[in-house]
Amino acid sequence: MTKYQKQTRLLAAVDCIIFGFDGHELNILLIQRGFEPERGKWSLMGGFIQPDESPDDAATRILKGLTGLDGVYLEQLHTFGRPNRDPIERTLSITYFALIDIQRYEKQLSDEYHAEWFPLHKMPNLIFDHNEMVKMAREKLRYKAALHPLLFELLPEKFTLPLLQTLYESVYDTQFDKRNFSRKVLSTNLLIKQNDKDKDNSRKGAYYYKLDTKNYKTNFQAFLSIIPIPRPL
Amino acid sequence: MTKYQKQTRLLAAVDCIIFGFDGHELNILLIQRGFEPERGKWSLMGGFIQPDESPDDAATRILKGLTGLDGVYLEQLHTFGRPNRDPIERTLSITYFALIDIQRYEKQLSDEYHAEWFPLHKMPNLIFDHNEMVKMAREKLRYKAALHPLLFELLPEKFTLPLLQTLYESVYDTQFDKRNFSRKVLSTNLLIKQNDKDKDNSRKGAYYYKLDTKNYKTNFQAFLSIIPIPRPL
DNA sequence: AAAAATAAGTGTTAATTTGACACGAATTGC
DNA sequence: GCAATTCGTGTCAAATTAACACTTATTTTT
Repeated sequence: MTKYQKQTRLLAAVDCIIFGFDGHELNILLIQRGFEPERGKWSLMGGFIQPDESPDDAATRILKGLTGLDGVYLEQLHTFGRPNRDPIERTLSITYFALIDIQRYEKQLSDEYHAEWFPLHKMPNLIFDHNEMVKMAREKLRYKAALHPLLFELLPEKFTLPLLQTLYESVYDTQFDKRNFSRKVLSTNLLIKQNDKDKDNSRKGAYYYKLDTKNYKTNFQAFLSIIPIPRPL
Repeated sequence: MTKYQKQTRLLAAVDCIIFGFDGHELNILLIQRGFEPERGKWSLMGGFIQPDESPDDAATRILKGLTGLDGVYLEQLHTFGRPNRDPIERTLSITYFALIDIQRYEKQLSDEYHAEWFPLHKMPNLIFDHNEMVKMAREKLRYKAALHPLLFELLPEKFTLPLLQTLYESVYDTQFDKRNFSRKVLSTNLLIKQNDKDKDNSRKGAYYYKLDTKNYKTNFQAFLSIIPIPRPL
């Protein structure tokens, strides 16, 4: 029943750009390759797509295998397919980027894979075209986070405004005025103030907030700019 | 030298969602399949990736084959890879969306492929998961065009403001106030007013404008929203 | 030749949003 | 109880946005 006889078949892999926030800056989770080619060099976590899997399934499986986490924010980024991007054999790479709460991931799984978190500006060189993938992922993260309340995926359930601001400042490598920042963030009605404070990071303590998950899902697509609200397709 | 012995290899295709603007509404270019499966049904234009081609190369080739056009706006959209999306054999589809000036495409090439332009709201049902692809492409077009001066790719070199407004109204299925629209569009400094008018579409005639291609490339990435201008990565 | 019809082009105002800016409050360590 | 630290908040001026209506140029009709 194979009718497309003459066409070439290719290997297809998934590679994940995994971001985490350590409370100070944005980090990326990399693994040290345990096999040739490029053994010992740093690379993104990836794997081949299995016969019964969609690309999304494969990305979910790979992410779970490395971090132990389910229900992580995961989004297809781009497919890389230069004929010689893998010197062994032509391989398509469908890349995904993931945002995880760094406190939830399971370190022992990462150890199995020789994985390590790197602050983005101290990241080592990666194999193949993985540097390009990371660059694209960072650009997309900046792009989307400017328009959608995405960065909450990097934070624990309860977080403070100063922490949120530090996260934004890290992603955009910029400083914000905290008065304007909190006004803007709170005006979205996405945050619910808690009664308790985080006293670990300052003498005075900063109030915790939680995401209003209902509003979160509704407002995620909130659109900005030129266009009056369009009717759905 | 094939080291990834145990992995499955897959067919990999490119499918193109091709948009054009006929002066009234947004159109999509579809082809009628000349082979089984699904012979006679409507589908996106696509083709298999060849051994020496990147996915971008394949998309460019396929687009040129159907329309005769080079230098078209073409952007990778998403990769679809459900195991059974093609009933004959598992095939990955890397989709691209293209914006073309409908007046420049070469009709005879389209005729070879039994291609036809359809206004989006009169589009027939498509094979496989192509409906889903079109839906995603429309969403992305709306998304990007709200933030970037993208829709000019659909217009001829010289165009009038009323035509531009009709295009936006068609993409967003909404009406705009023409005073606010022209103020906003002109404030970008992307348009250069010409001295001649289009007299075909009204008694009074509307001035032609051209894109300021220098500013166009510079301002394309112009960012909106929450974030003060970040430093480049 | 005057009048009617059509679509283009333009300006004002009020409301909202933004960015710049500084100080008092709470707590801890000395 | 004093000093040091960081949290939390308010004002004002400037810029941006949305709402709104009339005049101009031209062609067609009478």
